[in-house]
Amino acid sequence: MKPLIVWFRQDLRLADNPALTAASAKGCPIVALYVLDENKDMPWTLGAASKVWLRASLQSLDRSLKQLGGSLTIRIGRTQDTINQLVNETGANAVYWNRCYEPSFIERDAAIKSELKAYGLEVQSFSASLMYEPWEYKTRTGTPFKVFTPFWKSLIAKGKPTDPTPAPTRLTFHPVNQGPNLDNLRLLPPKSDWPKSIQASWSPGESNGKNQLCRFLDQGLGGYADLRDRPDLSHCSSLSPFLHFGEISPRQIWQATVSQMAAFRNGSLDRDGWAFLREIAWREFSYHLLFHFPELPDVAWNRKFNSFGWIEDHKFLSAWQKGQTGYPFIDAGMRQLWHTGWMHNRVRMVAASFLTKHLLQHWTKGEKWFWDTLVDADLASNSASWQWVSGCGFDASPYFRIFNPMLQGQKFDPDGSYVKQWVPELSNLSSKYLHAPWEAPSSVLATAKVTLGKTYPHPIVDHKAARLRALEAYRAIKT
DNA sequence: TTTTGAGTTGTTCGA
DNA sequence: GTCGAACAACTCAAA
Repeated sequence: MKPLIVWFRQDLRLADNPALTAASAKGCPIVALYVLDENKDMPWTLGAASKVWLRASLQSLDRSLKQLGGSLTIRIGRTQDTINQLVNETGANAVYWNRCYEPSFIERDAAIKSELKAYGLEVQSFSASLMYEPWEYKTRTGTPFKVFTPFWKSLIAKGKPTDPTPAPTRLTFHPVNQGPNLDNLRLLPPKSDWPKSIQASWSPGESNGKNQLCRFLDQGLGGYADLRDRPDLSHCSSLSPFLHFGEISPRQIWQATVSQMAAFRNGSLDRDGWAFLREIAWREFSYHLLFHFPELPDVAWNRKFNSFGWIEDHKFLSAWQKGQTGYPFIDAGMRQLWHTGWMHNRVRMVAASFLTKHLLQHWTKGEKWFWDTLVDADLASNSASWQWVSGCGFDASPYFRIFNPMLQGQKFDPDGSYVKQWVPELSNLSSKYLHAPWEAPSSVLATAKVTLGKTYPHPIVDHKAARLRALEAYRAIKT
């Protein structure tokens, strides 16, 4: 029997993996392939933090496959060539994969599909990383959605997503030259300790994703509707990187959450559960937007923003990246990002608003930094969210919605424990002044061993002045 | 086709 | 401290 290639991409799991399930049902020997393609002619190649995550995930997937008697075959190179080569090498007569929705991948995969079919191979692609395909959502007039709430209603109206399928228990593997091992992939930057703190913060892989979901449903979901906004607490699902790499699927999350709500039959948990499912739907919405507006990562949806008064100022950008803006809530977030590859969602919004509005830096600069430093970097969510925050995307977000970093800090990190964790040089400062140290009397600063401009920076911009400047810039492109 | 209601996440000011 | 109004006006989606 000729082998079938199962091409893994952003679906690094065995359960609820339609391509793998279909391959298993066919009963022929498989080659489980992952291709690392760092070709520079593809836009948005993996960021540094994503590579750190990916390395551990590939290792985990390989272990799971070994338990089934096989292993993961990894190849490096231009995707098209690599697959062709493997087809020749193994004599495979079929290739299966689960779909990706990044514009450049759609184009590439379509080309691969037609080329392989022209050679007489059987090629099938499946739906694994969304609850419904982006083209399955339509308004009454047949257009794509541009507003979340109607999109959400349409998702709900479709009823329950398909139940996830279990992992295949039986697979046969076609023997194949395994290619490079993980270390040869160079997924970790040489001579840098930076990945270590990220590695210490996470346990990637399918089984860890499942555990994380269980832990969240058990301990985080209760109170989620209100407490998910608190970076000082642990009510986030922390599933975003698992979702991005497909170590868990939205269908699995949906089903588990609904069962949890049903098991407890309690109105307050229902509210929390639906609030969580809405967040899952936001991811789906971002994919819907990216599919229908493929320029989303690069071009402002609202073309008026082409003439917006962005400022070129590397010092601003660099201070923001390093968490040295002098605004503790922002700095805490940016340092959490650097150290863990992840930032709490509320803080992401405030930090992104600060970069684009207080510092008037182009939204794509923040987008690129997040792309490189987030372990959950996802083209759809990242692009859509930066456009949303900076006001040039979808949603009629009023331009005067400018987050006040002190107020946000007081509201969502009331005793300052989040700031203290990530900005330790302020850890002796009383919570009263923690979100605005420059307002503390000098005696208080002295007691806390804080010297502004020395141990911690002065605010890089004055909030009130920066806010007015941003409002002025937004007003200027209104007409 | 036209009309109508609504749109993730906020802040400031003044009473 | 709390509360409501103002911040503007536009586009989307459905009736």
